[in-house]
Amino acid sequence: MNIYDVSDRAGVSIATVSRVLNGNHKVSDKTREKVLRVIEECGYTPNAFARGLGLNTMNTIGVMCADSSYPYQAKAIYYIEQNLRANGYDCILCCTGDELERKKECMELLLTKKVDGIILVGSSFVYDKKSENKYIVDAAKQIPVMILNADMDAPNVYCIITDDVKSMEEAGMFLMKNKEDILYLYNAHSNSGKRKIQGFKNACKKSGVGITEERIRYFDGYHENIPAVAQLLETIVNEGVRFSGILCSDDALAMGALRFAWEHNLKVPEDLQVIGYGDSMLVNCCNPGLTSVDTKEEVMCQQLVDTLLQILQGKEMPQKLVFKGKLVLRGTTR
Amino acid sequence: MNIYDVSDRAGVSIATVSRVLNGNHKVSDKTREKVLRVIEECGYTPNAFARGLGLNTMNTIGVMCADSSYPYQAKAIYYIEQNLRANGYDCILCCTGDELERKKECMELLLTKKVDGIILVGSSFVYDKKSENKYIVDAAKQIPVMILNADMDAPNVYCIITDDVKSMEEAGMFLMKNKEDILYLYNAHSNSGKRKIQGFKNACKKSGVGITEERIRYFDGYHENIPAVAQLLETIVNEGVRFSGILCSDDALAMGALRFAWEHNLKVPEDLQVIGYGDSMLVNCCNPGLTSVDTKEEVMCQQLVDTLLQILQGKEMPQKLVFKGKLVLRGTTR
DNA sequence: GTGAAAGCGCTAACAG
DNA sequence: CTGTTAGCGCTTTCAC
Repeated sequence: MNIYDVSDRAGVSIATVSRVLNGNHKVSDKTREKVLRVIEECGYTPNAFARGLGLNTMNTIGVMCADSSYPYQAKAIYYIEQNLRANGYDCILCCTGDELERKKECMELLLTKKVDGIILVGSSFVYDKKSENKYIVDAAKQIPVMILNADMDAPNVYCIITDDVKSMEEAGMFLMKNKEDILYLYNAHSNSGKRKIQGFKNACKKSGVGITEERIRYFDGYHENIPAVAQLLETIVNEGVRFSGILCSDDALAMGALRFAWEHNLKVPEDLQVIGYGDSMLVNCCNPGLTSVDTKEEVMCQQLVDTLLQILQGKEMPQKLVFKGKLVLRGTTR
Repeated sequence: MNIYDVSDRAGVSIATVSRVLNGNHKVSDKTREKVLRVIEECGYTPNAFARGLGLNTMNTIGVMCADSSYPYQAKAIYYIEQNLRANGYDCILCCTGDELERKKECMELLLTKKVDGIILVGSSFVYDKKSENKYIVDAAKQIPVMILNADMDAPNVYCIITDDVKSMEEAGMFLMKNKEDILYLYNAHSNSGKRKIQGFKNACKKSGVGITEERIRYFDGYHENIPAVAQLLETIVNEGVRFSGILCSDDALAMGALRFAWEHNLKVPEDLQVIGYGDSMLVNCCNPGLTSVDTKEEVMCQQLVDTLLQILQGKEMPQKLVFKGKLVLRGTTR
C-alpha cells in the first residue's frame, strides 16, 4: 500500500494525496474527505524512508551518553526523550563508554544516519585538549550539537551547564564554616569534574583553609561499587589523613562515605559530615538523609530541548545556559 | 556528494561504487582501490535514507520502556543498546509512561518508522485482558516483538523472563524458615508483579503459613520515594499487623523497609529481616548490605538481543526463555 | 484546486 | 568483472 494505491482508489493524483497528507490548504474539502476516507479504510501510512529521502530528514535526534545506566544520565535521557517526542522527534540512543575512539565512531554513525541534531549527555565528551574535541566541532559544522553539563566553545555547539564551581564552592564553604579538615572525593576527570574541584579549592581559599592534594582524592572504580569507596577512605585514614567532613562529587560517593562511617562507628553528622552532589534518589536511601546539591536536571533538559528545537527552526539562540545548583540540607550535615 | 559524483571521479559506474560500498566480491582489486581512494578523498558516505528506501530497512530496533530512569530499565536499555550496536543496529528509544494509550501510540509510531523489531522493556506492557494486548499482537504481525520480563503468548512475540514465581518463592521460604510473620511489599500490578505475589503465596503454602491480605501490601507511590515506603509500613503497624521479616518486590522498597527499621530503632536482621529483588546497586547503599534476588539482567538482555538477531535472519527460535533468579545473602537476613 | 513529472540517492536484476 | 536501468515512495515545482 503506497501513495499510488491511495490515489487510484480515491480517483485523484498522488500529488493531491500528498497534499492531504501534509495538511496543504489547497485542496477542496470534498477531495480531502474522499482521500482521508480511503486512507482510513486502507490503514495507509506514508513510507518514512521515502519521505526522509525527499525531505532529507526523518526528524530524529542522536542522543549520546557514556553509560545510560548511570542514574544521572538515565534521568537526563528520560527527560530529553520525553521532550523531544512531544515535539515530534525520535531519539537514537548511543551509549559510547568512556573511550574517545568510540565516541568518535558513534558521532560518525549518527551523522551518517542523518540525524537533525546531536545531544551529548554528560561532561565526559568534552576534553581538555582542543584536538580531542575536534569530533564535536566537526559534527557541529553539519548539525547543531547540544551538550549537557560540559562547557566548550565552538560554532553551532550549545552548552547547558550547572555552575559547578559556584555550587561546589557553596557546599564546601558550608562544611568549612567551623571545620578545616574537609576531604574532597571525586570520581571523574571530566569537564564538570574539574569545575567541581575548582569549586572546592575556591571554598578552601575563601575559608582560609590550606589546599593539600592529600585532601583531594580520586576514586578509581565502578560507580556502583560503594564498598570500594569506603575502602578508599580507609586507605586515606591509614595514610594519617583525618577529616570531619567529606564533600563528594556525586551521591554514590557520598553513600560510600556513609558506609565508611557505619563501618567505623562514626556518628553522622556529629563525627563526620557528608555532602553529595546531584540530589538523586540515594539521598533518601540512608539514615540520616543525605545533604546534596540539587542540579535541577529536569529543567536543564527541558531547556536543552527547547533550545535545540528553536535552533532547528533557524532561530538564533544563546550558546550557553548556566544554572545554579542548590544545596539541599538534610541530616548528614549540621 | 552522492554515488554519482563518486562514480564520475573514479571513472566507473554507480553500480561498481555500490558494489565496493557493500563489499561485493565481484570487483577487481584495482577498481576497488580506485573507488575507495575517491571515497576517502571526498569523505563520501552513502545516504542512509536512500538506502533505507531501497532495502526497506535502516537497521533500527524500537526500544520501548515505561520510564528509562528506573534503575532496572536504565540498565536493560544500556545492555540492549550495547548488544544491538555491536551488531550494526540502532535503537530508537520510546519512553511511554504507564498509560496503555501512549503505549499504543508509540508502537504505532515505531511501526511507521519501519523499525526492524521492537523490544518491550519491563513487564508493564503486558496486561491481563487479552484485548489490551492487541497492540502487541498486531505489531507482531509485521515485525518480531521481544518482551523483557513479561509473559504472553502470541505468534512472533518472544519473551525473556525471570521465573519470578520460583525466585520469590525461594526468597519467601528463606524468611519463613522459622518465622511466620512475614510481610510482602510490592509496587506494581504488572505481569511480573503478579508472578512475584504468586511466589510469595506459594512460599506461604509450602511453609504452612496462612495467607492473609493484610500481609500482602501495595505501595502506591513514586519508586524513588523511600520515606513514603517507610510511612506505609508505619501505617501497617498501626493497623496492628506485626512482622519480623519483609519480602519486597524490588530493592527500592527494601530501602524503605530499612528506613522504617532505622526510624523505629529495630535491629536488622535481629528484629527485622529484609529481602529485596533485583540485586541493584542499592544493596550496597545500606548497612548491613541488602539480601536480594539477582535476576541476571545482563545475561537476559544479551540473550534477548541474540535471539532477535537470529529471528531477523529468519531462524526459528524459542518463544520463551526463562531464567531462574538467585538469592544473594547479605546482612539484612540471618 | 488538481495533475504530470522530475527528482531524492541507492540497490539489484539483467545484459554484456 | 562492469555498466545500464528499473524501481523504492514520497515531495514539490510547474502547468493548466
